Amino acid sequence: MTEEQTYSIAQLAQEFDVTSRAIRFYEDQGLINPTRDGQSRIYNKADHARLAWILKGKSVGFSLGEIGELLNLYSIDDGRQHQRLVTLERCNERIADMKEQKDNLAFMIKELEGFCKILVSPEMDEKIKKAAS
Amino acid sequence: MTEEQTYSIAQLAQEFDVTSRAIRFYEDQGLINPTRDGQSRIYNKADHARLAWILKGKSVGFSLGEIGELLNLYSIDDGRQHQRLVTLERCNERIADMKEQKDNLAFMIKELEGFCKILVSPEMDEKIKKAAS
DNA sequence: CTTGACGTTTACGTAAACGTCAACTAACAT
DNA sequence: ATGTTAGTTGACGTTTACGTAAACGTCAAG
Repeated sequence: MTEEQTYSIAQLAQEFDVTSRAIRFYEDQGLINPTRDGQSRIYNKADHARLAWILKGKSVGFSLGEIGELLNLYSIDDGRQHQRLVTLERCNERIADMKEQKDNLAFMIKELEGFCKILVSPEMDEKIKKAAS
Repeated sequence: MTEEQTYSIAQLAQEFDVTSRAIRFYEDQGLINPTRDGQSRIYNKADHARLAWILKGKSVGFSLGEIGELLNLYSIDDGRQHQRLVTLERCNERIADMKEQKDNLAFMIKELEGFCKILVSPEMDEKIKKAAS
């Protein structure tokens, strides 16, 4: 009944549009740890979600090392208060970075959208160049 | 009167928190082209703005090559219609990418903020684990 | 039974984006 | 004149994130 869905490396590769090589590389880096059927890797739903997470992390500029750290952060259960505070601080730094990056993205999107407008109506462009009427 | 402000490489490096080496590298790649006073590079306001643009581009994931292309796109004045459409298409692709990236950023920010909350109030965490009361 | 599709490991290669010398010049300060 | 402080140009080194090729196992289809 509880036959959880599993995936081959090629399935994941196709779904997420990365190479098998990349997925194995993430494993080398300790980011993911599928079970094995003999020699072949078998990924379950959790692995699937984990890979999705990794790729999102990458897309927003985290290095694989940082992603590894973040994934580890989720599993601090030692309860040490100091460690907790250090982690909190680093998280907040990351969040600040990402918010700044979001602003930069917004800026860039505006830039390109503005440029597109010029591309679409070049006549306007020339007029604007002479007088902003 | 029209004494435009200029900058040395070190000034720019400090202001933007990059190394002089990096700035020279951008020049090698054709992204920026300061004038010279003898051997030394002199950057004007336009160069300053250009560098800012480059760094924002980088921060949102463009490669230096892509940034070069984008900067070039701004100076297509040949008026060829086909070229214009190609450019438009590529711009729109980029914009779509960036919007997706913005979503990913929002997701990640939420993730980390959620995690921070757990870090701040660990008691809550345990309670939640048992029953979401 | 061999061909093909898919998987594996090991090992070396590579592109991007700089870092890091080394060796030099030119301008100043002492 | 001499040391310190910027700046310069190569040239080579480094890290990250995979690509790529070699050499092989496994299983289903023809």
